Amino acid sequence: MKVLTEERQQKIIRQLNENGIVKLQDLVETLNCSISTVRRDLQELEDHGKLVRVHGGAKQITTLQSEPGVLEKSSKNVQGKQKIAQLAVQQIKADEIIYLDAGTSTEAMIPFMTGLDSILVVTNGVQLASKLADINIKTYLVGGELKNTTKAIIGADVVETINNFRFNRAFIGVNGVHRKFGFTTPDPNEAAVKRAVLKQSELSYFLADTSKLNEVSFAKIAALNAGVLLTDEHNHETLQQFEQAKKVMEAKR
Amino acid sequence: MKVLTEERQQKIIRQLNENGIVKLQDLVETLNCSISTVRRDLQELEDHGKLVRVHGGAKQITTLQSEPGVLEKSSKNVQGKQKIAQLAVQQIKADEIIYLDAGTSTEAMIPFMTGLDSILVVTNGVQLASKLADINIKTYLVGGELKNTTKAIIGADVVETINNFRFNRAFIGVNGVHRKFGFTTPDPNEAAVKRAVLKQSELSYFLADTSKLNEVSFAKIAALNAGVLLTDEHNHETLQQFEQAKKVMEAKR
DNA sequence: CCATTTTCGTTCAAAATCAATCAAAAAAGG
DNA sequence: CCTTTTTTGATTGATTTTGAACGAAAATGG
Repeated sequence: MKVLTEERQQKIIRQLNENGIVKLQDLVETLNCSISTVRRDLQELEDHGKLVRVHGGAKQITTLQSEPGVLEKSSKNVQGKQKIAQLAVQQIKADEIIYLDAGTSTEAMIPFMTGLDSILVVTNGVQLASKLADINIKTYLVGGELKNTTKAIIGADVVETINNFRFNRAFIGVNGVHRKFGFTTPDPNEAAVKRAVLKQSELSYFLADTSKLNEVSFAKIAALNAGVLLTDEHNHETLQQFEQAKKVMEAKR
Repeated sequence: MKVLTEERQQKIIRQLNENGIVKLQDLVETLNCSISTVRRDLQELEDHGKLVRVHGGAKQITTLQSEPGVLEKSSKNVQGKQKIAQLAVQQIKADEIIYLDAGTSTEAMIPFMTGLDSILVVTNGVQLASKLADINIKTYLVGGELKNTTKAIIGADVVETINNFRFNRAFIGVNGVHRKFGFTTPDPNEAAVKRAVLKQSELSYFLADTSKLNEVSFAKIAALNAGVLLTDEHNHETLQQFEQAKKVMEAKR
């Protein structure tokens, strides 16, 4: 036997990752073996969930980790979240130290961050830290007690840790944005963490999709002028209202 | 000719690290020995968890998380890991403060920990923290830089944090257990963390399946008498050797 | 719609590889 | 030097892998 089963199958997977799809006949030539053997390899790889067989070849399995597919459909403003995330990542420059708040809005930023070199990201989100490490970004996870519902680390320890840091930019998710009540979130402890971050960051961004606009949650994080609001560009009137409110506040100051 | 055996096996490992896969026939030519000898070497290396044998040769052991389903089949000492994990969890009493080292051995403990009420678990493993939170165990994740290969948090910050804590029991995974060299692990930074934990814990357990026995990795954590060795109960002679070694050490002291 | 072509799944025999065993060679230890 | 243990290479039958053949199923093209 000239080539090992394992070796052939690795080649198939490699070819699949490049093109997304492979033809059976091409594989026969590339791998230098009979069509039966290729068939068997594809079968086996499919059984192991490594690919999906189609007529005449096979295609990549598009699972994108876990099942956000189901989640994406149920939550309606995913597109908005994606746009906001992309917008947010565009703000980041090389060599900067970034804080990423735990939450789905900030988590959406990570796929756009691949290749952003020589930045350091500090976060209190366990999921986020894991994903960041996956795309080879230098990641610092703050320590403390783990909140099991949101997989975020919160508490006094976190505030203390953050007070020892200094960030170039901070990206913070919020549940409510209101002209009068400012930025709000349900959990007071989380609000405290977010406030600590604000204090230590040169520039802060608040991520909120349109569903959060004009909403008020329980715990106040900060007033509107504490940072830049990132949102999808609908509701121009509302945004202008916010801008006006900010100007008024700054005039008062 | 014991030296030659080792030499051959080192060559096999080296060739494996270059190509990711080796063919039996190629090895016969490279190593200038019979096919039977190569077979025996591969068998031995597989028993020690250095590679995975496939038809016609052998492939590198791929740690990349993939599905544990595939891994479970190829790696045979999963049962051992499970037994060790169960044994370890049985040690834990109510109201205790536990440290769980990052790693697969300790991660295996988590499923057995459901229902263990009013304990606090401190860990430097991101995956572990996430799973612990899932089963509603109070979890504290130490902060610091994330190592992207093992998803463990390591470095000076971790040592400093741990020095402020006190544990009732600590469970530590090791890569090598040796009569003379004690407990060892590949990464010196991880070794430093493990040492710090040892210092702060009333009682420490080292988790090692049989494949780790009589092995020596790079960085030393501690001598054999630093804690209790948990392993599956095969290799009685080896275990007795370890016990004897410990007694000798304590006599000397 | 049907006819043609391509691809698929199954079966089978040949070839390659494997695990187990055994005796010779080499090494170790007195 | 001789005995014991370890390592090695060869042999055997069992297992796995491979390529080819053939009817069934699916795509293609009028």
